[in-house]
Amino acid sequence: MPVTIKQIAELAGVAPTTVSLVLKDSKKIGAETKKNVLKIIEEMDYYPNHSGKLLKQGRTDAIAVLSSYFQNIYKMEFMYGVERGIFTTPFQLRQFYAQPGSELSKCKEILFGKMADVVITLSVLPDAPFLEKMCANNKRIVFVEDVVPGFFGVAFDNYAAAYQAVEYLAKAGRRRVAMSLGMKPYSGHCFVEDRFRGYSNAVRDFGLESEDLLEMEGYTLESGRDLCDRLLERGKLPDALFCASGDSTAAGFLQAALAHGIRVPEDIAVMGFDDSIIAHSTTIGLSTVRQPVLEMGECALRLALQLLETEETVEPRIETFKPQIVIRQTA
Amino acid sequence: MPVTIKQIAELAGVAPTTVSLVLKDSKKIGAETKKNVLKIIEEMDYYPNHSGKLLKQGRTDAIAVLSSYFQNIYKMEFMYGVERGIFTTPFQLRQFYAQPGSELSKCKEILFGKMADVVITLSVLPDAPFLEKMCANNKRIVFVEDVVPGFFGVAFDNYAAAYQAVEYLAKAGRRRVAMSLGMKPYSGHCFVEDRFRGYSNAVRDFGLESEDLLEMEGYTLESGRDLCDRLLERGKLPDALFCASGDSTAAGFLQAALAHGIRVPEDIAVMGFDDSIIAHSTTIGLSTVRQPVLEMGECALRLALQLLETEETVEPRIETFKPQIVIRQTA
DNA sequence: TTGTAGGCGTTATCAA
DNA sequence: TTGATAACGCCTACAA
Repeated sequence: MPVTIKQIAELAGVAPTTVSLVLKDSKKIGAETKKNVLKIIEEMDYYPNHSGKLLKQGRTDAIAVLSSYFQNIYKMEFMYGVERGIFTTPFQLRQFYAQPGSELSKCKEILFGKMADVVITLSVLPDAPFLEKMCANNKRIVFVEDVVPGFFGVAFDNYAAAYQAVEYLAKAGRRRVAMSLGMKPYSGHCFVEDRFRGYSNAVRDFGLESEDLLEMEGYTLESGRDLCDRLLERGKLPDALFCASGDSTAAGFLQAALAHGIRVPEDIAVMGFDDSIIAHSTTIGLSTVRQPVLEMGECALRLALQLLETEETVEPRIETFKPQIVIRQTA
Repeated sequence: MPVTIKQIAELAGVAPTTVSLVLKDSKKIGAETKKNVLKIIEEMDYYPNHSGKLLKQGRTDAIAVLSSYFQNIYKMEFMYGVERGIFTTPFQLRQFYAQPGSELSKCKEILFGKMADVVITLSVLPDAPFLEKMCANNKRIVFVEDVVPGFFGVAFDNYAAAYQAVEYLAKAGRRRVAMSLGMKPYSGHCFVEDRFRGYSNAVRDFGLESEDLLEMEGYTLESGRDLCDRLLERGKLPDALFCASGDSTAAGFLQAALAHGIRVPEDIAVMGFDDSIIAHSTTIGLSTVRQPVLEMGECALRLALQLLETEETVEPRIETFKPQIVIRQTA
């Protein structure tokens, strides 16, 4: 049975109010009383009951991150950004997982059920009734990846990323640029579509051969290896591969290519996507297009805190991050 | 202003108690009433206030993971294990960060302040008063890495891991096995000491040259690259490197070695540690000693849940995971 | 400077 | 099968 503020008060021979004030380091309490109370608190290892406090205050002092996928590299780097920013604040970080399809309901549960004061959502596609509901509740949400005009959001310019990657390959003399996308376009998630559009437009603008070279796979090392097999089966290897599905796919392709005696970048240039820890770990330096995920995490937190501090007075805004081509050895 | 149970009750023309019972899907409520109440709940987007509920129940239905370092690969894989297990339960996952040195106080804050029902600690070194305190409070803690007899814990046999790695290298004909440890031995954390002992004993048992070959560095790719430089400066390269400091160090070394024209494994064999995603991503397959971190996360959660379900009736136990040598291309 | 009283939203107990 | 009431631990007026 944990210690309560009442017990502390009793032991210290004061009223609960006094203890409460001591905890807030209020100036209204005499130095002597304060010292005495603090001693008892220390001795008894008293920590205020969080629920009691929150219930009274109507706030949770927590910020939620909600996604419908488990830990992965992207999320890890994003969370790192959030963590780095939050630990100096009085806020707690809470991660929530929602089954794909139930993100919106989970979001409402968190917000209305007072499990957190704001929710940062990763790749969550809202619908109209949901947005309406949120509008009526101070828009306590920061959309990441799939952003919504009129709400706080953190975005990445996926179109430019894909375009610039292909542009770089084209200017380096590559003519047949294959792409792996990880997911069918028109899934609803803007990042898939934007990368696809960026690729297509660049292919068109730079007069490359293409389209039929498009490959679709997952996001894993394994799918990168498969990609190599599939490319080989076709007979004629493209002279470049843009893994819009991420660095892992690229790393997997590299392994398989090496095993098959394909030379990178001589036979085929390879570009990854994200510049994650994976891109740094390949033995042959992986060229890639950088998405500043950690910074995006920091930014999402910043927006969330701002939203809380200023409540409805501040105009929501979307911060869009720009890609950066990183050239190492594979392209 | 979120909807409360009272408002729902009023709208439905029943008492708050009834609504509460409906939410628990109690059998005491008539089908008609239940349907009616549920309709109102749905319409109003009502979600019970978490704090109110918890305050009343004295439980938090949350499990905490506490560590004094930010996201990294190890923690990511561990958390993945925890997440995979928890999402089918009614429990929430809460991650807490504690400044190095304040882990124990944070732990008490979480437990006594009712921010979670159990704490899973990563590499936290408890002291005697703390353990005493915990004993008086149902030992609601699961120690990971640095375990404590008499408490629940998840451990890894670091001694065997290091010993077996060196043993493998010795049996493969290597005579001068260098090791990078990432941290000075005798830091207090058992994993550092155990790996050091495992290495030393294997070196002795297999009659290898050594000791002066020991290198100490951090845990990053960068430190792996530095390692290569330092080894080269010495003139005479060892014929094997055991990166007890993890796969990242090994991956970094591989990059630098390649750049310097050192052949792996011909000139020098390389063994990593963990078999993390990094070990899978190197272009040349990294031989390593596997630590089943994900499984350890699942296990920690299992123990935590058990501890909660059975309260003080179950005897605490420590689950120790065994290493597994994984041979790819570098050794 | 300190104490008293009421209420935050929920659920458990007990009565109807 | 349902409803009234009290209590969880804390904070905040307000009173002393």
